[in-house]
Amino acid sequence: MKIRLNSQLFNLDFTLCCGQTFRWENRDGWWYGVVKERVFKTRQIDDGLEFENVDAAFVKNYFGLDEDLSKILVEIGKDEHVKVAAETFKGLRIIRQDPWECLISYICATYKSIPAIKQMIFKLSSQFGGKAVFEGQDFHAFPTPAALANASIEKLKNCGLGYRARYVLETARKIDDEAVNLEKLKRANYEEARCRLLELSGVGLKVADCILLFSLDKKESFPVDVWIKRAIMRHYADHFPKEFIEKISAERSPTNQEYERLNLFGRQYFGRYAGYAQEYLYHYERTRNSTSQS
DNA sequence: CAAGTGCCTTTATC
DNA sequence: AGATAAAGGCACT
Repeated sequence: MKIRLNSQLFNLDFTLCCGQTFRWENRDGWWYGVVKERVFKTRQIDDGLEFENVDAAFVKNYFGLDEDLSKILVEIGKDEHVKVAAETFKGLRIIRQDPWECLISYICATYKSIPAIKQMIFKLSSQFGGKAVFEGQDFHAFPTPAALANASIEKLKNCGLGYRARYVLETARKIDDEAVNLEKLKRANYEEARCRLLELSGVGLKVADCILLFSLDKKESFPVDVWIKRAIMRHYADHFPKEFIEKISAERSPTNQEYERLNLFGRQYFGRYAGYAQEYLYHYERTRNSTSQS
């Protein structure tokens, strides 16, 4: 199957390589992914987006193709710097990930590099996820809440989680017990959903903001990681007192109070699509000097 | 090539 | 309350 779209307004490679999602694999020019229980493949050639084993409605929803990107770019285009970043990665969109997979992925992602995160998630899936065969090849679904809730700390640690194993186990149990319903959080507002996520083990402000942005449809969310902190110090320092910038540049990661200040700046300055600005700035800052890292 | 540094931070403990 | 330390291990330099 194939849908036509404006390649200026969607770029599959940027979307899958920018670090928002960890489980897509490129083989022979096709991207293979597993979403919930389903394996599908997709590729983009100019204005055509091809896909197999999934329907067009799903693809449009998953890649956020229903959102008016040109309108978003106008809204977040507050200055030359973000405009250049958005222009550089034209067509990068924020995916609507499965909230459960997103939650566990970002708990695992704390204080890890992207290749390491991919490895953890891959190992978790092959150990605890259901097998799915597609085109004669083995894929694995992301483990269900029950599968991780019943896993042992040791086996989780074997997947490279380290001290995160306990957080994953505790959070998986809460989700499995339905103490928190992730789907319901899609309908809650940003503040409310954020509070609920923060009750989960291993979820701090940054992780919560990532889950809100990438899986709960809160495009106003503005996760602040080391790269965004650097981008703000480099390009938006004049929006803060000098002492504040000096203070955060000395530290390795911001305190909750400092985080909230940076986060609030992002949301107020860029507006309701601050999350899009965040992704462009993040990816631009990360690729600024380096040639490697997928 | 080896060793050091950094990583899409959170939690526990002072 | 607010700062500080501890917590894998992989990948890049």
